[in-house]
Amino acid sequence: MCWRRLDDGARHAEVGKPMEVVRVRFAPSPTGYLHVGGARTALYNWLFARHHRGVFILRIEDTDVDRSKPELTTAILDSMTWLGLNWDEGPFYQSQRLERYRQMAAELERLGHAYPCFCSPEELQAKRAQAEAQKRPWKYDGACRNLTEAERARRRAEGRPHAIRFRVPESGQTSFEDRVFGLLEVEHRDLEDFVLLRSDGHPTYHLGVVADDLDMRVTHVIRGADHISNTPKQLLMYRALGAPEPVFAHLPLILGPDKQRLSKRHGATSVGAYRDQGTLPEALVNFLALLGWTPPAGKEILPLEEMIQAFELETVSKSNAVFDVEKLAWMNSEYLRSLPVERLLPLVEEELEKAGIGSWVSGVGNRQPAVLNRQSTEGLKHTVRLLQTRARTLKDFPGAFRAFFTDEFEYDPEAQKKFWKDAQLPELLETLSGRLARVEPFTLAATEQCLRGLAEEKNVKAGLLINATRVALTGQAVAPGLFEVMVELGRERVVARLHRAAEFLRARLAGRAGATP
RNA sequence: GGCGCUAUCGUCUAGGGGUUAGGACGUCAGAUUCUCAAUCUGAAAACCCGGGUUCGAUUCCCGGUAGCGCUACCA
Repeated sequence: MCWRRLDDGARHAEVGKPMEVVRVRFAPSPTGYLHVGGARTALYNWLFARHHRGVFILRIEDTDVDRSKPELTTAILDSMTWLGLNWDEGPFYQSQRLERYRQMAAELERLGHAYPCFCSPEELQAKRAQAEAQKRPWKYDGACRNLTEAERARRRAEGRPHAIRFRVPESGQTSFEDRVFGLLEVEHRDLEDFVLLRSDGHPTYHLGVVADDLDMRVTHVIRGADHISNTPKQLLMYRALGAPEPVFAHLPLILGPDKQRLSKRHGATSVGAYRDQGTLPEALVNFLALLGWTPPAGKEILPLEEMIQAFELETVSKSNAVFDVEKLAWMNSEYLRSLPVERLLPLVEEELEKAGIGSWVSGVGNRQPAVLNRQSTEGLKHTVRLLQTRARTLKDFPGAFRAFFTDEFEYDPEAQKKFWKDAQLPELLETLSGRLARVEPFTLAATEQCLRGLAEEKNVKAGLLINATRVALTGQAVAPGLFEVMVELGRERVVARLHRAAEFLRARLAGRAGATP
């Protein structure tokens, strides 16, 4: 088997330097949803692969039978796809390669680098607990390390279950050059004889990764810094097998605001949760990319192409980074604002549908939105364009902007408090409603003239009327320019809503008067 | 506890033996105005501590401290 493909001369593009196809992998375990930390690891792998025109492999590490769930694999794949992190090979499942791991364990045993261990988990746990109680450092004591062949045979004959452990040399050290962290080194005496194969025949992580990375001809292992201390163990395995070693690059961890490892306690941690909150995938990708890496030019909003072009492992930061939700929110609004309407529209439609606002009337062949007015797609596009600059997330459309899509909306209490204080309002709004009914044509200039005229006549500030009208039309204190809103909604709706607001206000006054003796 | 890694504004970071230590998010103030967002202007805000090397360290070295990681028949 050839580990690295160095086929023909065509690959020797650079003089004296054989060009090797870069092969990287992302290897999540289906014991949870895709965490943003995992997503960033996946992203960096993906960027590295694309930068080098290499291969990005997806592998599911489901060797922990108790904790792995197939649904989670699906969820992870969905999140990857949503983020746009397409893979070239896989997904491969470790659970389908068990035979291969047993083979490799046997091979290591044959070479004298591994041995069967008959200690039961209970025994080990007891020993560990005891050591801990006496505050002695614990490390596997090697009880089975030097059993004679006869002793092993006897235990096997007794039918005692056994695991396979790797035989770590008792002296010396293992070092490697990490592409992010530089030279890293550990003393063998600080390592224990770790388990390769569990007594149930399932591989542990160490066996699984090494076997797979070898078989899949992975050239660069890019993963979280929590694996730094595992690397020497794996290196020991490569060396024991006489196999070529991949390059290692470890990524700093992502922390919560309290500098603790990011977890559910901090709120949303999964990619899916951000999608559900109305985050755009390109915003999340951009944000994640900048968490631990800065492009040479220092640009913050970075198109994917530029990211691929500029990405280098060597410029990845070594220190952990706090996940700043505020900055992500800012970035999301940046992306939302600059997204072409053609792309934004379907996303908005989806949100409206989810919120039960746009029930879709399926026509012949194409779907027609049944929102406000039975707006045409063009109309909807116009509305979306109007609201786009003010949106923070996709959820704003069915949320704060609801009144643009349906007549069923409520008056925000805060908005009422702020702009519906003046006692003359019911009358003013009613009058305005009546006048707007006759304004011709119903344009930006004409509606503005009408409103300002009324304000002057009644000797009130235009702002008072404008703000009150905004609440009447949208239920919100925040919306686009009022006259744009009017034109957008159309005369009929504006007139009706003003009338409705006037009545609402009158009722509110009456209610109050009744409540106060 | 043992081993390892890391350390620049609140946060993400740039920088690097001599700098007014730069940018971004956030915060505050102002401009604009019909609200908000956007935009523009401005402000406050950082080199963990102690030694050493050096004419000079935030930068290099050592120690401390803190944080994080690993310390499983989890990954």
